[in-house]
Formats: sequence, structure tokens, C-alpha cells
Amino acid sequence: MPVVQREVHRFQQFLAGQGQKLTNERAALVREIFSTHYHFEADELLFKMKEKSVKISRATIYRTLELLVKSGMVRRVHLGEDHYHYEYVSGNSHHDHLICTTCGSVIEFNDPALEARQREICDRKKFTPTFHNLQILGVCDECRRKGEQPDAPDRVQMIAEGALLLRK
Amino acid sequence: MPVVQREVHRFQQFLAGQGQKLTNERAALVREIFSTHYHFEADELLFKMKEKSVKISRATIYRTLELLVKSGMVRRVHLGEDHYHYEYVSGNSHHDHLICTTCGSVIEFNDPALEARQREICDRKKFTPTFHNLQILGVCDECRRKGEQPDAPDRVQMIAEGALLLRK
DNA sequence: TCGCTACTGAGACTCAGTCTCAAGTAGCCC
DNA sequence: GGGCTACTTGAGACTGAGTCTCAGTAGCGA
Repeated sequence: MPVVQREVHRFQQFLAGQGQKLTNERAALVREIFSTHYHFEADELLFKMKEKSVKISRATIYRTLELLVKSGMVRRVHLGEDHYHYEYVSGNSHHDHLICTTCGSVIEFNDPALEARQREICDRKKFTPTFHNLQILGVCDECRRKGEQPDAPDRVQMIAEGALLLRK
Repeated sequence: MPVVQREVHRFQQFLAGQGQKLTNERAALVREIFSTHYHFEADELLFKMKEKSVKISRATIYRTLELLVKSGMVRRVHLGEDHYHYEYVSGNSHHDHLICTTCGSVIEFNDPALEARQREICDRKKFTPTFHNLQILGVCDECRRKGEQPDAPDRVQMIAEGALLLRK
């Protein structure tokens, strides 16, 4: 079974478990998400579907994304802009993001030592963690080679919190 | 000089450096921020000023907050809701947040070992970091004693990304 | 007083995301 | 097939944080 089809099937299983159905619209969205995009925005999806002449309303897109998040197949993330991005979850591995404030590229990483240290901090604070979210902003290797300078701290702070759009 | 007054003065210095002025409105906002709140929202500020019969428009509040962020005296942070929170910066120390998804409380921490590990990761990825942002979501000690259970992962993910408001 | 500049409030605007509601459709029992 | 039920959809209104515009105002130096 091709990867995309497997994901559609996985979604169907999830829906069935809730007494819900896999409609054409939902299947089309899953196919779109898992075949081309990795990080994407809701409106981007709306646009792509329109481009392909697949008629799906905005409400349905948001509703389906909510279901996908609920199923664990998709995650909502903040990537430095003032609206959400989504990313599909492959294999369930948690990861964090390095975000280049110059070109907007996103590098993922997973570091067990970092996660362990976070657990230690939680222990010390008697805090029971369930989820975390780490973004490191800066300049990627490629941009640095091109001579890009790190942005001034206040600009990075504003990008970090979404006040400015990342230059794309 | 009392702390609040010192902050007003610091802001004035910053403004002067940009050829801008410390108006009554700006001074009132700085006083409000540095005297009572630590984490706050823009609309909360609007409300507080109205309550005190200090007439300041929403536009001015946002404009002033932007200036304060620019000056480095205030930071914009995401604390798990779908809009920004602000926190004032005391002594410039960077810190991260533990956010209780049950009571909404925010615990700050600063861990040099964690920061060092992040730098190592960046080195390995040839990434030049300028800023980072870490939130750990879970249940605080007090709530756990009260018998609160950690939320289901998908709910935490939704809280983490602001889909739901924190129960307050 | 004049002219300049920075600043303000009011309210219109934007835009991602949510909600509502009427209409459509699939499954199921008779 | 007919009727019922539950789920789903699209259209478009709505929401609310944040931004923008613009006319009016305040302060200041000449």
C-alpha cells in the first residue's frame, strides 16, 4: 500500500472508532497533506485544493485539520508567524525546530539529552510534563555563508513572536 | 528612585535616543505594567486603564507595547493561548516557562545546562542561534496534589497551540 | 503666532479561525 | 422505495486580536 493510501486508511480507522466517516473531502485533504507538504498552513491547503479544482470549503478544512490533530496524525505548531502551521507526524517521533529568520527554512532535530534535561528540570520543580515546544531562531548555515548577519535581538524577538513575517 | 520610576526613566532614555518623547500615556502604561503585572495581555491593560479612568486608546497601547518590546524592556510570549502575552524583562535574564494546563499558572526557570545543550545542537547543525523559546506544558505540583490528571495528549497539543483557552 | 513633528483617539479594517444553519447524503430499518 | 436518523458539507456571517488611517492636538523652537 503506498504511503499516502496508508495514511488515508489510518485516518479512516480513527474516524470509524469515533463513529465518523471518511468522506471524499476528508480523504482528498489527507492525500494532499501527506503527498506534498510537510509544514503547511490552512489557507495554503485551501488554495491548493482550489487550484486542483477540488471544491472544499474553509470550514471543512479547519474541521478536518482538527480531526487530524485529534487523531495524532498532524500537529499544530508555531513557526514564528502570527498564525498556525501544521505538520504531519511521521512515526510519532517528537522533535523541535531550528527556524532561520533569514530564509524561513525550518530544520528539525530530536535530542534525547535535551529532553532528559527538561525532565530533570520538571522533577526539580515538581512539575508533571506532558508536552513541550522548543523553537530556536537564528541563521542557517546556507544563509550565513551568503553573508547574512543575525538579526538584531529585538527583531528576532518580534519574529519569534510573530510580529513580522519571515522573509521568504 | 523607586523601581517603577526607574523603569519610566529607562523608557524615556530609550525614546530620547530615537528622537521620541515620553508622553503621559506612555508613562502611565509603563507605570501600570511595572507596578502590578508580570505576565499580561494587551486587552487586560486596556481594561485596567479604563478602570482607573485613564483614557488610552487601544492603538496607543499596542504602539507603546511595540516600543517597549523594541527597547527590550518587555517581551512578547506565547503562553498557550491564541493571542500574545507580554512580560516585562527584569535584569535581562532569559528564562523559559512551565505552563500548568489545569490552573494556567506559569513557572519560570533558567537552566544553563539546557542552554548549553541547545548551543551544542546548533553547532552540530551549523546554525547560528539568536533567540529561543521553550514552553513545557503539564500539571503543576499544587494541581497534582488536588488530584488533577494530566490532560490527554491531543488536548495538551491543542492547548499548547492555543486551540483551547486555559481553564482559569 | 507660525510651522513642524510627534503623538493621540476613534473607528474602520484585516485576517485566521470559528460558528451557524440549511441542504445534502449515507446507512439502516421497515 | 420511503422515512428516519446522524453525520457532513458549503456559504457566509461572525469573532477578536492586532493594525492602519486620518483628523485633531500637544509641544517646541524660531
